[in-house]
Amino acid sequence: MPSARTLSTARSREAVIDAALELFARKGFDSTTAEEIAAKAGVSPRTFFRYFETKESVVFYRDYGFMRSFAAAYLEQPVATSDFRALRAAMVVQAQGVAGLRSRMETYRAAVDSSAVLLGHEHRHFEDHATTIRAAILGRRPGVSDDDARMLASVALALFQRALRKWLAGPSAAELADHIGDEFDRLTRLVP
Amino acid sequence: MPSARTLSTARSREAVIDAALELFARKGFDSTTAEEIAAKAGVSPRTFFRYFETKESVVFYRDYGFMRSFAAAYLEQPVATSDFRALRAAMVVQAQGVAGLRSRMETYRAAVDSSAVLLGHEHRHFEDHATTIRAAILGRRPGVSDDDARMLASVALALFQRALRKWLAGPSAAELADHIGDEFDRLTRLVP
DNA sequence: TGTACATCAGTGAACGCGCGTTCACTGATGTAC
DNA sequence: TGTACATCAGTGAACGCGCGTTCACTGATGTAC
Repeated sequence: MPSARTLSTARSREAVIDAALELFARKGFDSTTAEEIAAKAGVSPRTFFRYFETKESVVFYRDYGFMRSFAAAYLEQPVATSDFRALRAAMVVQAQGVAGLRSRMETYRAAVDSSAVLLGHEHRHFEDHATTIRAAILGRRPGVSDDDARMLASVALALFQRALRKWLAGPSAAELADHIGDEFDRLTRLVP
Repeated sequence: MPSARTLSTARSREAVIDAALELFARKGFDSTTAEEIAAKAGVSPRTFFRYFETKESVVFYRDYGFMRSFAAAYLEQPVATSDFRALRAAMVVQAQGVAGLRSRMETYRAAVDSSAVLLGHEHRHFEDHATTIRAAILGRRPGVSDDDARMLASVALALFQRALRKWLAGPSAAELADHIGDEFDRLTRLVP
């Protein structure tokens, strides 16, 4: 049972994150100061750095537990399915969880794209995600070589990322799941 | 015929680039100040910012004309070859040009990897490169859809990048061209 | 070849700016009894 | 339920630091004649 103190802190922190992402998306990360964010969120400038170590870290504070649920979905795929097809299926399943966050994703995407330093951080997070996916691949079929698992993980993440961008750029009626399936299928068609 | 003035400037600029990359690779981008770079290169701190607009830009000043020569090599591939195989072949050809720069590439790689902001800039440059490769793909076979060309370009670049990293991490006797071929072949094997 | 002037690379010093830290304090929430 | 004390979130003020800019100058290289 979280105390009133804890709840208030959490609400305040959320307000800071929302303010920061909105400003980053609209004005760009580099043109937004910590002071502006604090003002918009209704806290003192000093408080911003109590909540977050750096200006960057506020962007990546929310997690959504995406990777954890991805691993679970992946391990449910029938063993007879190839790694690539299993990745495709699990990614399509993940689309359900993301579909409701479109507006939030748009803001996040615009914020990150506005700054090289944020792109770099996201890139590093991808490395972590790739490592998680690699572990899931090896968990489902221990026979896969480490190199192969790493490549599959990177490719699957890249395809998901491409699909996400297309979804955000396109009409809101379109389904993320369709974009994901399309990306995987397109690669299959193009590779040989 | 470049004047003595121009030559001296160019030599001085090269000294700054070498000093900067070495320091970034060894101490990390964020822990290296413009003042240190200037001191190591034997120029005044003020001069650093005469040569380069920002501390970041010094890392990406050298170009090597990689993309231009890639497009040329790509367009020489027989039309009967699939896009993917043509990309593979052209990337392998490019390996020749890069192989002699191993030591320089190691320093560059370590420098960029040391900092989120540099990773982000590199990421943006990749977008530009992907656009160039996409144009080459469409130039060789106008029938390819734009989406397909973009995906192929991204995938080829990613595979090249993976191969480059493996080459730099492995024994110096190994050939970059072999790594590149291996990456493309591995993807072919893993996709279906 | 030599002189007079123009140009321009390089520099020093001082400054603005925003991130992130340090120190000292206040006032609200939580706990002990 | 009420009082006394402890804890801790939030804040203000001042500061250090490094990037990048502005202004004013020097001295070397280049050009005109």
